[in-house]
Amino acid sequence: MKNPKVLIVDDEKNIRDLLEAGLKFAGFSVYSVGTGTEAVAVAEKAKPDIMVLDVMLPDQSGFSVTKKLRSMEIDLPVLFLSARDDRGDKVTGLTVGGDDYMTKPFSIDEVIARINAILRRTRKQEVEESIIEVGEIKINQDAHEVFVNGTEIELSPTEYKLLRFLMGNANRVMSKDQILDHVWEYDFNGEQGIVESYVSYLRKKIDPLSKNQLIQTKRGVGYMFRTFKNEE
Amino acid sequence: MKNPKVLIVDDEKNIRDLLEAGLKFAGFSVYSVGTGTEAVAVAEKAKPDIMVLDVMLPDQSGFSVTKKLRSMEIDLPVLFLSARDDRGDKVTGLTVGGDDYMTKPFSIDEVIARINAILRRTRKQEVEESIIEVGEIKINQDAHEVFVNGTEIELSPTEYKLLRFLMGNANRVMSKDQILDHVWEYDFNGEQGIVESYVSYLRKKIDPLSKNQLIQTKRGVGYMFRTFKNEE
DNA sequence: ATTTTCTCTCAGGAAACACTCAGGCTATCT
DNA sequence: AGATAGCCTGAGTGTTTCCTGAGAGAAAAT
Repeated sequence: MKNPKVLIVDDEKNIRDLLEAGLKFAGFSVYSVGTGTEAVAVAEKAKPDIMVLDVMLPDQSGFSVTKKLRSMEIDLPVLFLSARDDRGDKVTGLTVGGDDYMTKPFSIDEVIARINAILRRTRKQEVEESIIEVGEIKINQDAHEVFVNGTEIELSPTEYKLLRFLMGNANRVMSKDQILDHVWEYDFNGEQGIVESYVSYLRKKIDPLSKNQLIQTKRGVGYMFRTFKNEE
Repeated sequence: MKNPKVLIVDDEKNIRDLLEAGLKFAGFSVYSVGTGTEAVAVAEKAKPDIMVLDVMLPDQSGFSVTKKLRSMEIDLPVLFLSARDDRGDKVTGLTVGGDDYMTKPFSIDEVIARINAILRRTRKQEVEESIIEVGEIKINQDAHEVFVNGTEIELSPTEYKLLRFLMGNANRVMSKDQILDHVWEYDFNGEQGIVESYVSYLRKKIDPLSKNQLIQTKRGVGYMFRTFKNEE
């Protein structure tokens, strides 16, 4: 599958735009609608590979959207989105297939990671490997495990997401703003200093096990995960 | 048998959709209808390997459906579904041969397990092994027995289902939402805390007999049944 | 009918985590 | 060299997450 097609369904335009930009940049073909009715129509016509679906829509619930699609023999996996509060009641039973579920606010890269995980499970096509290996570091995304030269290290969720982002953009400098936008939840309005803190945490766990300074500072620009020659 | 064909017969669309999604993901080819008349028609045409049949249908009882099929020389095993109240009398009389029955509400994974058990009994083809062995733990699904390094442990039904689910997804982190959706009944309306409780129960029974911490917590993500190298 | 098991909720405590801040350090420029 | 801006990191705070024991109510077993 070269460019998986994603259908985004959310009534908040901000979120739609956010997802659309992020997913397009990640190489997906994106369709974006604001109501359940439109979602059904587009799903039928465009045959997306996956749908990102807000469970609370103005015209109908996300659950009824999936029901309609299934009755039309349109079978596509779903990543459900919901506000943090309204879990529980309506939401149960949603992730029975290959589906997944996450709460707002989220971080873009986490959405991308989940989409890839779902596509990996439901299609046999090579979408993206569960294992990311860049230089001395190997990440198993299914198990959420990180190895530096074969030794496992324990990372907190935020440390994990930051490392995954930097590795996914290896040998390319990422500004702190870019990092904030991708790794932190979209409603985060703290300072850039937190990136410095987390880079520091990461280095403290990684550096003792690595031969090189893997996360490099580009003063005034940002950070870069670097690979070195004569490796592997 | 590569993809066993399942015919779902239930008038409640929610339940049909739920089953359809779960069974498709589990690798079955699914046909789904809402009435007994349709059931007979599809069973004749599609030749399913097994039928999941609600005993209370709008047009005719599940009993008359099976009778008709039998008179047509169509012989397929049945997993009956019934509401909690009308158990006993009617239903037990129905289960002949390799049939089985279970009450609503059920958990998806339990339905899948029962279907596999029936297919195992009625066909000689390899459907899915009765014995699941992952690392230090072995489950005999037919006998409902669980062994940790050869020593049997006694688990309650819920503990058993939880362990089976985690082992079936070994080395993959499962979120509490996913666990709730698969292990608990579909109408369960409680909180995630119950997963924590049951993981605690399981550990208390497993850990004393195992060398490793088999059920691992991935804080902020979920739980994972882990296998270790240099095993088996 | 009584006992036992099981399911689920709740709440306290412990640990991990997210984030902020400030003082000190380092690279860069003049 | 000195000044400046940018970066690093330890300390501290408030929050979240997880674990587990206790107990109520329901179901099952005796």
